[in-house]
Amino acid sequence: MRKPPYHHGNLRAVLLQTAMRLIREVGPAGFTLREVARRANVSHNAPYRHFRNKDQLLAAVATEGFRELTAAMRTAAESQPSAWERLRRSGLAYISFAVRRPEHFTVMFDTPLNPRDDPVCAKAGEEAFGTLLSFIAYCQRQRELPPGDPLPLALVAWSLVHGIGKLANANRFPFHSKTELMKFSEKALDGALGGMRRKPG
Amino acid sequence: MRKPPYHHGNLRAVLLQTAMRLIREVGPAGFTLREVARRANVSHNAPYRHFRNKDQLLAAVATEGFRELTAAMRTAAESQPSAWERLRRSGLAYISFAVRRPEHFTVMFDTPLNPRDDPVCAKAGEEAFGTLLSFIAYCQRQRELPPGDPLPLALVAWSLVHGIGKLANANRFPFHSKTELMKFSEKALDGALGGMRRKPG
DNA sequence: GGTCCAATGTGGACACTGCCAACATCGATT
DNA sequence: AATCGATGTTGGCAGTGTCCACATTGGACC
Repeated sequence: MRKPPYHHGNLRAVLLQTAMRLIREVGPAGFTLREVARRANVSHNAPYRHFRNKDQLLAAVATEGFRELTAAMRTAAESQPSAWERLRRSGLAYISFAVRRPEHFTVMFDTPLNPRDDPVCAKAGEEAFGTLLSFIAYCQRQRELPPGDPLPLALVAWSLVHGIGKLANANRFPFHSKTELMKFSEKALDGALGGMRRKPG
Repeated sequence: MRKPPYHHGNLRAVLLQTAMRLIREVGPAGFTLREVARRANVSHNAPYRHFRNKDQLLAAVATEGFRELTAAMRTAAESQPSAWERLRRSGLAYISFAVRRPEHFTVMFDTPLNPRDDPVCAKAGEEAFGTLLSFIAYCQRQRELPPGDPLPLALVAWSLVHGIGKLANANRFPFHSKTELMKFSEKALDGALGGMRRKPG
């Protein structure tokens, strides 16, 4: 029975893990730096050796979230036949992520991002949007969306799925199951984005 | 020079006003019950005679916000000739409100609503959505949108404007002025909702 | 192999918060 | 005029984020 070493070894990673679990359990409101430290069996000040402050730890959590979101969108889209189907699936994956990890999603988007504070997080966020943008551009190359600058189209698509995710999490929708929500989301994407297919941009 | 009376008179209203101003200044994160009391020249415990706790005060702030939002949408729509134009204007008013009062908007939507906790707030929120719904239904009566249940259409429109508002507030858009944002929003509404015009629902 | 040092841990302190309890004041009802 | 409930006040408690001084250590350097 040896006593635990004074130095942890990979505390930073453990803190991040613990923080993500805690956010999931208690939400951003109940989230506490000291509780993270407690669960990591470490003094209340240890986290400060790895994160400048509470916000920086949350930014790291958000960064991880953006990476997972990007991965989820890519996975959902891959092996889909048509460009259009890839776009649809990635949009649905976005919504699915939002409602499956509501607290994480909140941390990622409900802090006005100052890229100066955490460029890594900003980069991860831009990459998530970038994958959506790439699917839009792919649709254009396949003539499934009108040609031109893909950016505005991507912003519209993003706004739509983001709005659905946020409103669903805020309990603003009349749906009683995730299945219902996803069915609605499909129709929403088809209706809104589909309406812009093959028309002059 | 008379000393201030022991009993304030209309402290509840003053607290609400003060809270709204404070939210505007410091945002939901820095918002503090004690600071509200301080600014109202009242002891740190006085607010508890009028609001059960901090969340209830915030709920009251949110309620007021929903009323303002509803009014803004109605005002923007009125005296517009076509049903379609009314829908457009009310949607733009929603976005405009979101970016003009970002903190207030956050308080309104970024707390998972439990209608049990504050039915008045829930009602005010539903009414805001109800006005959007009514404009959709009006479009349908004027044959500017396909007939059928207006609810899904309204939810799509809501998601879109909500998403735009949220992403704009989170600094996620590449626009450099509110004008640019509103121009984009117009195109977004026309493209997404316009695409669903006059097609089988 | 011994010495230093920067990285990483600890405990203590401070100001601040939300909320609770006990007490003070006062206007309306009797 | 007495009273009583509504509405104020002061004081206290536990918990928080962050700063400071101090402890421990593994590895670089001679």
